[in-house]
Amino acid sequence: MPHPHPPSDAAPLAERLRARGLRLTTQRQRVLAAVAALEHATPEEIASQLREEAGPGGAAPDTSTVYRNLELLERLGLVWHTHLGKGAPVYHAAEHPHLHVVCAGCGEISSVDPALLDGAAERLAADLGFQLDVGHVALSGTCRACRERAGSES
Amino acid sequence: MPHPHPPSDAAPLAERLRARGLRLTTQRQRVLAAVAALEHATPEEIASQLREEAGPGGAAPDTSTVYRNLELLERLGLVWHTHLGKGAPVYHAAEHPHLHVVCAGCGEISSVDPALLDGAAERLAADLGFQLDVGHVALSGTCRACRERAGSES
DNA sequence: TTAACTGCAAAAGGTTTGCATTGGA
DNA sequence: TCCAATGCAAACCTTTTGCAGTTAA
Repeated sequence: MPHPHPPSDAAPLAERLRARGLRLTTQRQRVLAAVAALEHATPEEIASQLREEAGPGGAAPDTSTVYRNLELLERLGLVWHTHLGKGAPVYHAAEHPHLHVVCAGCGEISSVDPALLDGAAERLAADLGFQLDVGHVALSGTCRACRERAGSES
Repeated sequence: MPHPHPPSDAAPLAERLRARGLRLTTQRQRVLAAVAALEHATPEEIASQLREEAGPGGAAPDTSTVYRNLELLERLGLVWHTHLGKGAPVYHAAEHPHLHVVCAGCGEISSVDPALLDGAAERLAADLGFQLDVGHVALSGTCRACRERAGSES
């Protein structure tokens, strides 16, 4: 993951910020880039990744800035977050939406095709008028490895 | 919600505790009863419900006891928790499993038939060997009211 | 220039832990 | 009796907030 913050990501960010009268800062670009690079990262992981990129002596965005910007980027529609387990939420870039599947046993995260929930989404829309937001959904359960492990114990 | 802690709930609890050499305490019975009565309650809500039940002068379980027992009850398979939004997790009784649908706009929680995800569960099992745990799933999106509200603004 | 943004530090919220005491089996 | 469980208080971790200094536009 060598590329710190590809300029290609800056374009839609700059546009959306300008449209709202907000400012393009290096911190915002870096946070967005880190989210895209890390996939499934918690705010803390994002902050520490930025610290690492900055290196000793370099200035990384403050933790509070990371939080504020994650919230902003989400409002701008550039990132999404999901709650996978008990702990912190994880953020991922909004492009190429995918569905998260988490194993409650080992914590492993898989990404699956959002189309998996098309049927359920239709039914919710028809029955409740509820619009399912697939990007925010996390499915939890037990992966094959953990099931086998549990089976051989007890 | 008049019944503080129906004795009917105590039976499976006592059994499962005894099977593991653990003890049946009044605190455990109360926590379990509160989870069942409140539905979708956070640990904090459960603790404060218990304080209310105890009344002034009465002794309610300490917050740490509530946490410890929620964890235990979950290990015993009597309650489940789900993360609905950013805040605290919510607990519900493990009997009559249901699926949570949360509106990201207003926070309203609906319960829907777990069968909604049968198709998705089958596919996950077939493709990944992943066993979907429907009780832990929370679907987020936007309810009809919030969609209409958003549409009439901006 | 000027208001949005950041960094810092302190506060808040939720959860966990250590330890002496209590109480179920 | 004996050890699991509780209560209490302090610690912890993550997230939020107030404010003065900084910086994009």
